[in-house]
Amino acid sequence: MSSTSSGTASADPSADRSTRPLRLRFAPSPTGFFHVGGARTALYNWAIAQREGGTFVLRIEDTDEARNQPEWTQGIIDALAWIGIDADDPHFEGPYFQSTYADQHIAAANRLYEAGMAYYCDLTGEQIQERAKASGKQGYDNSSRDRGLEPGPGRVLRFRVPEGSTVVHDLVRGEVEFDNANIEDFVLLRGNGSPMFLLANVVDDVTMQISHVVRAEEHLPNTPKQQMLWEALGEVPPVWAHVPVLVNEQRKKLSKRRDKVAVEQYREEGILADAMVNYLMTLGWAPAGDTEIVPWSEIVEHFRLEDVKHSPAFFDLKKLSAFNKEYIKAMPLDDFVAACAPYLTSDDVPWPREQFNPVVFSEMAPLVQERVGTLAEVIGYVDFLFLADAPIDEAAFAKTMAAADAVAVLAETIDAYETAEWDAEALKETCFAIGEAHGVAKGKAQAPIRVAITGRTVGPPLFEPIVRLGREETLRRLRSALDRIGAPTA
RNA sequence: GCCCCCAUCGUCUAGUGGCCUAGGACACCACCCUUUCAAGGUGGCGGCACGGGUUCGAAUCCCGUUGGGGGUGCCA
Repeated sequence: MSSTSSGTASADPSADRSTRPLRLRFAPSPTGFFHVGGARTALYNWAIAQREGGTFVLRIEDTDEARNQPEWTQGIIDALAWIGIDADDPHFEGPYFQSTYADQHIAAANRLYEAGMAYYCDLTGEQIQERAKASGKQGYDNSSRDRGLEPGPGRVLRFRVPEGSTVVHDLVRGEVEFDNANIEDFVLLRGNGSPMFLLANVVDDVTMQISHVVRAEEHLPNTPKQQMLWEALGEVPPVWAHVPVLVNEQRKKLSKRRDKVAVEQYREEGILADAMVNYLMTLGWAPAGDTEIVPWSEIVEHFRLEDVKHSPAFFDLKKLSAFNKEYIKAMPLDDFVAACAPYLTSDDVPWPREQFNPVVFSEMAPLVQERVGTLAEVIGYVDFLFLADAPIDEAAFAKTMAAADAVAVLAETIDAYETAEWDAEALKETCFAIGEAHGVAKGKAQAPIRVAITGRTVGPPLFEPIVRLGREETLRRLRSALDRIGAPTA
């Protein structure tokens, strides 16, 4: 029962566990939106469950009543579904809610108390601090251990940490040894009788017959405590695997307050689920070969916890965007058009909703698809087609029109377009010919036209959209630009 | 403070003692292509934290130093 390093129970847990069904779990607490770090942990669990024919158990750890918000639970389920962890998949089990198992947690705590492995303590936080200050040592000093306190209001139940040391066998980190002397007698039951995370988590894992606990590295210091609990409960501990945390540019753990960590937010911006999944999997692990962009099926086939890196990984928006761009370009055109639809018909689109023309967008889609990094960026590439006027970027406009011969090219193009054949190739050649007459290169020649029509200096190829806009509207915008040049800037 | 983890280009990584004058990707720079922007092509910049060992041989093994991170709650 003791957790000494020579104990048989902790010598090789995987040996025993391997004979049991593979059951993994993902146990988020519903205290906010879904965190990208959580998404990666879930994906790691999911990949293993899928390949090995195991079960992925979703357990919502909602025991912190003060912070628990029911609506976050659905958010977790939706976010999981988005990254491919589908509640209807045969490998999926749950969700279970930890709060519904409180009786079991308390019963387990009572068993520990009756067996003498836990005891009651009436020290308040202030008292603990005072004692710590006096002794010069931090934390609770186990001083209630042998006071033989009975259960009572305000009294917490503490686990009696045994002598010796605890060796955690971790799939990614190897053996990690903790001296039990450094582990204080931690709280199992609060003063109000409710169970704490450490206990609830273990009791649920035991009940749900979890064989592998794959979670973030921040839980590693909890692991010896939990392993002692497993053993105290007469159970063989699971296989542990602590994966490195995700960090920001300051190398700090990604936090909800400082960093952009909400999976939902990336989804709203038009990051594709496949891109997010693929990118997340490359943080701490890499597919074999020189390619990082690989389908989920390949990841499932090759992912191994033993290959996961030991050091934290920076969550790099630029690289995520690069992955997303690749995934967008690889989409069949129809899928791309369909994926863009929600963005183009949302409430926060810049044009009047009735002005949106899906046919026009479909025509422009191939030109846009190879340029955008996210789906939300599509709006900025086609807005000029659905707006009453070109969305003029004043700085870009002024700079472009100030260029030598820009105004002349614009004026002459207007004349030419009044009678030109209305076809992209003809329009293009007309514009370039005028430019050439002024000794202006193609890039310079199209610039004033582009800024007059689209309002910007960058965008999709110019002449195809002009054809679509029609002669009348094109001429109107071109003339309006000419007028604007004379007008004083606001 | 104490406990634990970690350490290859700016970033994500490949590398498990000789194939490494360290490979790929993102980012960045240059050139080519090009109606802008992208895309594509070519090339470039850039790294084994440091110091000791072990070994015929070390990015790879050991020890130490330094540096980072995590934990240290009647949160999860």
